[in-house]
Amino acid sequence: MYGKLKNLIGKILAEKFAFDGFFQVSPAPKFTGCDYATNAGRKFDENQLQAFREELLKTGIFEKVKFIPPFTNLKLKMDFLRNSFSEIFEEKPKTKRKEKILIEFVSANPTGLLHIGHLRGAVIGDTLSRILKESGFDVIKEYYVNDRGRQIDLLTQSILAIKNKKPVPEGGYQGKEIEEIAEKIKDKSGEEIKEFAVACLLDEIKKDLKKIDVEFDSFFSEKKLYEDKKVDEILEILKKKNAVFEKEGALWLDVKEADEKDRVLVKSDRSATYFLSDIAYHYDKFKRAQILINIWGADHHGYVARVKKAISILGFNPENLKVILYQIVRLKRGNEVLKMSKRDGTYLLARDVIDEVGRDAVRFFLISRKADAQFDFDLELAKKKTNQNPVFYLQYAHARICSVFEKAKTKSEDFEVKNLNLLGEETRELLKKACEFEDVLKNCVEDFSPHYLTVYLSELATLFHNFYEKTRVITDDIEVTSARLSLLKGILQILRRGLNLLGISAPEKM
RNA sequence: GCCCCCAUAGCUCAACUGGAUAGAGCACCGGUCUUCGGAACCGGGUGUUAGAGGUUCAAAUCCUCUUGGGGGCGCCA
Repeated sequence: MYGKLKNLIGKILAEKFAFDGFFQVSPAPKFTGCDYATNAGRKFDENQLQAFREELLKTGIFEKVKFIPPFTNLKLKMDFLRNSFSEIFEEKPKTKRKEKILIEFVSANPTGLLHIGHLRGAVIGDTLSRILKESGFDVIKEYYVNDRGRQIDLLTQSILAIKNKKPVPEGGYQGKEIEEIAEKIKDKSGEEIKEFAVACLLDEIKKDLKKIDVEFDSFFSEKKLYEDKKVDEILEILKKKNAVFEKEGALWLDVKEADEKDRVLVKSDRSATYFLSDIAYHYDKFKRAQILINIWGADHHGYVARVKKAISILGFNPENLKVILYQIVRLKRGNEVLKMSKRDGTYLLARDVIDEVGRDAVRFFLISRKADAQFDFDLELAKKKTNQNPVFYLQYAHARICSVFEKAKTKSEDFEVKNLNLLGEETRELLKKACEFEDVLKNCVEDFSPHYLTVYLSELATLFHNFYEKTRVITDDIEVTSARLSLLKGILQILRRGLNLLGISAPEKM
């Protein structure tokens, strides 16, 4: 709807007023008695305003055009609203976008099990992927596996120590999952243990992600990056760009102007840093896609500037790498903040949380806040099967509509949309909201912010419940009944699509 | 010490990206059931948008400083 109005107003401005600057279309506040507002005419004089008003009325879609400086408020004709609504039912061919997007998320080290923070990254990445796909992009979901290096060596040492009943090395790994691996390694050699352990842990990680319906198209191995000589290659390329210099026996990348200081690529012991292999990884990603999205925990923010700089040295536009940083999640039970200590055994794993509150609640709550805000996840609230819980509120709207169709002895899928012209003023707000679905998806894509969708669906559900309480759907009047069922069919369709994009179930009965 | 993110109603969060009188849910009080699902709906009030300046016709939003919370700054990953 916003897109539509913006196009229409933009056209009038360009054709009749030779104006092509920036303007907005926003919802009109209640007191105006209008639907939408635009600030497009804020610099017009009295004559221009009159002309603008006439041009707007000439389109035939506005019932009222009301000027309150600096806004022009617009009230839509019901006819236009009903027509816009009916487009929901049209099978539109998806507009194919030419850019391929590679979205990398979770990428937790295979040295242990996932925790709640990883889940936030997982849900943001997965939901965003779904929305991007729905919007016509070709999307690759990728998990970068750090299956080599110091942490993995430490993992191997920890496993051997546990097996030999010796103390785990400083900063090493322990826990039930590590003990289980130690029991299974028998007389495997060092390299075999590494591979085995990584495979086992990655398998556990995949199982957890599967529980909340997060699956990847590819798992990219850091080790393979080395084996395929991609790391050596990238060093040569960077050298050719004259961006590498030697100091104190190490090789450095000249990123000082973007980052705080220059960064080491190859240490004085000739081994590569994580930074170097990461550049190689991003180089590889850019060969496979035009737009990269990385979803990282906020503790990686210091890393963004240097990676972007490295990318631009390689000749790619750093703007085509979008890094979404998400802040930490605190777990609460009611008012009590859970202290997460591995030592006290109070540490809640991702799987514990999923098992306790369920997939739908985990996904909904973790996606319903913008990524860069810290977030308190209340396990008590997430578990509640009452109206306090927004997940159930949404699903209830869906189930309620299903039950109306059941009562009407028809199926929503088979129901033929008709008599929309019989929908009256009482459906205005609901129709409007329904017509804004595409705008919301567009906002999600433009901002890489999937959380708008949860806000929107909750609002849509509220308006539906509101309408439902006031207006009987199934009446003695067959014509009116079919009009209202048509309305419900549209709402149902949006709820389903929306819930599906969020990866939340849309139950027909609850 | 330097850098990044955050601060909105008692609580959890929105605010269409610089717009009008800052909105929802929860909590609290009261109401709505012979009718399609009461897991719902309706009504009631709450704000110095952490604070102080600045830019703008217009600031929760942009700039500067202060306070508080989180995080990052090694030839770590």
